[in-house]
Amino acid sequence: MSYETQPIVDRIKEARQAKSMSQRELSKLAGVPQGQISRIESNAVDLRLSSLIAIANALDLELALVPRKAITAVQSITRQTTDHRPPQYPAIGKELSHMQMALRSLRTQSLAIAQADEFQKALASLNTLSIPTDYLAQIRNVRKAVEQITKSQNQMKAITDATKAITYLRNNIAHSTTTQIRNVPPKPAYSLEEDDDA
Amino acid sequence: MSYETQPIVDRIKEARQAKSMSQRELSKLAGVPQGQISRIESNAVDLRLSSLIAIANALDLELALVPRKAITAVQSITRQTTDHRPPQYPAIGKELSHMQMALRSLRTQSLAIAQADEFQKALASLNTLSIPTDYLAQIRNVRKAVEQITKSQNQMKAITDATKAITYLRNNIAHSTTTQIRNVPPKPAYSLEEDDDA
DNA sequence: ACATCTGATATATAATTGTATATAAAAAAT
DNA sequence: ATTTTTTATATACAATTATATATCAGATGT
Repeated sequence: MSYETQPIVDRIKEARQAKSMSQRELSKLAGVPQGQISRIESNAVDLRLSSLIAIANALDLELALVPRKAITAVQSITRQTTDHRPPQYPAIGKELSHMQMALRSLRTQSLAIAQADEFQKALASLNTLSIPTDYLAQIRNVRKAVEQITKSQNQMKAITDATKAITYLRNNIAHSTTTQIRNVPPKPAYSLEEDDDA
Repeated sequence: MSYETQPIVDRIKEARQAKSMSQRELSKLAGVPQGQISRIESNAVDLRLSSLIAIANALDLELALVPRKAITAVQSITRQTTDHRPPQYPAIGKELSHMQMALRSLRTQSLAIAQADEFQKALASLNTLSIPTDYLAQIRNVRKAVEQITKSQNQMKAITDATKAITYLRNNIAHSTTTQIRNVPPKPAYSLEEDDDA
């Protein structure tokens, strides 16, 4: 739509994808219909301020008016507090995404908030590494375990167990990659899909 | 209108008033009708993103999406780069406002950009002081001179002269107020009008 | 008293939004 | 493998709402 709105709209879309949320999931959190989010992200509409604020807040973002003089400083801070994930093999990336989704749906049900926070930290730590495909099977197992937590009798224990598994994995990977140089995920030179972030 | 939009809308209004712009003046700069600005500032509409961006930019503000973790830091920077004017006697405040208005309208006509910048700096420096009413007459004279610049033959000289006058005034005032303690402008305990900033 | 500038408002038009549904892609199951 | 089910995004249409144009009433200053 309007040329000036593009950067804001793009940042919304990137933020949602960085959290590996679906439009529908964001829709529920923000109270904005999924169809509307679709139109917004494709920049087909000039959305209203209330919608923008609702969506931004659902993504843990705040809308701010920054003096022109201060924008470089603000951008710098924003970059620092935004986590940049390293590239991952697609299969690995999916497993990580699914774990984050499972964690979020857990948060809406379970009361084990502190444990969920711990798990989130462990997962974030794992997310800083480029993970070799060797670990795919192990990660998949952890993911399945995480997705079962909901149905578990003792959710608290199930979460802490998962956290331990993740932490263990992370340490293994970190160690192996520092010892021997691993090849980095493929990173195709071009992609037929729209690319996530430059 | 919507309760969440209020803070943003308020900041827009404050920014406009801080620059002592009229809604019409902002309207021309932003390309948004004055009537619309009126409705926006009274929070009677849920404005569209393109309007918000246009208005913000006209006020030298940038719309930014800030991670929740970073908002305190951003607010801190924003406060630092936003100039807090000291209270002024109403008559003095009006003179200062009129000079800023004159300067802006000058910018749209004259090519003396560097000189205008100099003048703006001098004016900003004067604006940091709480000015005693003793100087009203002098300030008024300068203001009238500034308002005549448009019609002047040699605009460059007229501007630099005005800058000198302002700087001179500023130094006088700064000296007199440090030497002998002056009483600060009235600051009524309550006001029947809406108040500018807390 | 008059001219000018301020912010507010009525109306027509154009656009977003909500509801519901469609299409496409991915996962699961047989 | 192929069919079925689920999930993810896109779109059609009606209702609601913002926006532009024009005009208004009030304040301010000359």
